[in-house]
Amino acid sequence: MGTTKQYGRKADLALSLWVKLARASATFSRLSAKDIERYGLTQPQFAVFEALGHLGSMTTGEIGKKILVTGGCVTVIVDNLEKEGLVERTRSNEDRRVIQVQLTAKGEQLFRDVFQQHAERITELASVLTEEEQIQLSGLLKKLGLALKDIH
Amino acid sequence: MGTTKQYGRKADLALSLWVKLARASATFSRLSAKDIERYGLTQPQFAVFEALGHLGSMTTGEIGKKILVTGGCVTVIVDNLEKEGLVERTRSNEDRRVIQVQLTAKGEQLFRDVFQQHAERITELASVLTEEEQIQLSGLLKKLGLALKDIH
DNA sequence: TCTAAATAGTTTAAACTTGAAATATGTTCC
DNA sequence: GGAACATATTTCAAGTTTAAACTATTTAGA
Repeated sequence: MGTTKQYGRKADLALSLWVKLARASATFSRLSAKDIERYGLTQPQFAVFEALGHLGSMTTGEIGKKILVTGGCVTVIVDNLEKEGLVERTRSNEDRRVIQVQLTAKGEQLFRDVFQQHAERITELASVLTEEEQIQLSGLLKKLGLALKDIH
Repeated sequence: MGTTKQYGRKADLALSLWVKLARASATFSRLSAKDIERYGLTQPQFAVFEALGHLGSMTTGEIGKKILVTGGCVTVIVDNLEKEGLVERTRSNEDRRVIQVQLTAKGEQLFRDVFQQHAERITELASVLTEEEQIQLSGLLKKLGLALKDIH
């Protein structure tokens, strides 16, 4: 926050980075959510929907790890997508504790209809940076995300 | 999102950027929240607390713009901080619709005791990147955040 | 085998966030 | 001055998230 040296050079740099990360992410998120709304889905619903569309059937636990939310939350999101008829649960035969979640035919159809449009909007938003900048930013964010993942 | 070209080079780049931004931010946020918990505050409470500590008295509306939440949410957060005795509301004399929020003496005290520690933790987390990388990343995030801010 | 521990998923209560409606105050313009 | 509109904040209902408790199933060790 601010440009004055309050906590030492390193700390000021880190704090400023954290603020900018939170802001950029919140702003991007808000715009993405507004786009997703057009398809009648909330952002977390879309995240699950997209993961299933791209990666196919997943267990509840895998979904949680993929979109970084807790198990209880996955249950609610999948409940809501199930109510819309977009996904279905199947209990695994090998391990009857496990539930596989997958898109229904209707879900697959919507995914094909909708994701291309969403991708275009995201591309448009990202284009406020040059491709070179996007590549650089992607690389740095990947490094940051991976390094932090295992810290507790 | 995988590495295959599904939606064209530009779109794949943008989608991948978005995923990495969301992940890095969520992970950083989770770790920051865990640190903040030690001080008995939630993350949004801490965001308001910090803004007031660094910038002094602000109106409810200014706080919302600063930490990117809606007015209704600011009301609740300030309510909770007020219950803890950390902030107080004062109605403005120039414009009686306006409410100024500021740290109490107790709030100031806690801020001094606590923020240095939090800054150290954030610095530690950020140190998974070199200073050079932090500066680069900060610059790119700033550009992205500013450019997106005014898009609707 | 049988008990204990581990794992997968769901349920629940509490906290947070939003958007819309409501209240109070201020500003503009006739 | 007064009507219409704008602004600052709060209230409210609905949806999302989390952590902890709970159920069901599987695995490991005595």
